[in-house]
Amino acid sequence: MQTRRNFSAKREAIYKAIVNTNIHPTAEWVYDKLKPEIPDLSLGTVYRNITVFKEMGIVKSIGVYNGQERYDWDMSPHSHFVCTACFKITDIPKGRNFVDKSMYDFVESECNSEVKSHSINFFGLCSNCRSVSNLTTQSK
Amino acid sequence: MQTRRNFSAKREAIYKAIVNTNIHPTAEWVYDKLKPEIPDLSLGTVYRNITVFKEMGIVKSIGVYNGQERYDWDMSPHSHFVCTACFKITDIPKGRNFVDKSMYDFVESECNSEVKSHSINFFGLCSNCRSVSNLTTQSK
DNA sequence: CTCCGTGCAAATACTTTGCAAAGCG
DNA sequence: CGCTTTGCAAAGTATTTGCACGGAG
Repeated sequence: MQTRRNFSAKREAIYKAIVNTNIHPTAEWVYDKLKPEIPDLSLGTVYRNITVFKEMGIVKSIGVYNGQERYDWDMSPHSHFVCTACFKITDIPKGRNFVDKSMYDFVESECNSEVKSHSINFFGLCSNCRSVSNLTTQSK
Repeated sequence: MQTRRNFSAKREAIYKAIVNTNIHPTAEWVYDKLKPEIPDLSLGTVYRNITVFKEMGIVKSIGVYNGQERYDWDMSPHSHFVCTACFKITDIPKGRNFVDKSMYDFVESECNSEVKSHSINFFGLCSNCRSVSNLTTQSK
């Protein structure tokens, strides 16, 4: 079976741009990345296609940081580290599973709700920003 | 020692509005809540004071949902349940601690970073929205 | 007199949307 | 054709900011 072409050229380019990075990009980053090679791309199209990807379940939002929504192509459950200075977002290697089904059950019974997913984020300074803040500290 | 008055009347009213609810309000909610009793309150003042509270460390942001930032007066570590339909946010009673110091150490070594905090969120349908979706399902 | 807090309106920043045209099967 | 995708610009929404005024010490 050959590769079926589901996507328009632009839709495909936008999806590939997202999949080929691990920076958890913003819409604007995708636009800036593709604009040189696709001069007639518009930012609205990027937003519209990301919405399509979310509806298809192949891209998800991992939250809004510093005023911009960040997206992730990796739909498997994993945690993120968010630098509160430069807003770089890093995947945390999967290790132990903190949150298992029993926790979903607990939340469901406590909140009388239906839990579908969860997120775990760690916040702090990335290696780069930590260096900068060290320099600042030292120069005092 | 008598109660020292640090806050202006409006600042105090804004802080009290936040502290006296568990809905994790938006700035707009605080504004709408106080406007009837403080007719000359402006939304900018609410935003400016919330910024002050965050800097003081007595209020924190728990993220942006449905386009609006949500705030929490409870600075102790706890998780939240977020309804993805109505965006009601519920505190999850503290139970086991999933994330302990060893996890911070793990993230710090893996990401070469300095971890200062973390957040755990659960997403799904609250009891109310679940009822609505059940009705919808049944009526089909 | 000075500083802090504030209303008001303008400015910003991000995202969404209406519409007509272009693309594609 | 008929449905989808798109550029463009305008609109929408949330938040921040400049400025001048006003109140407290």
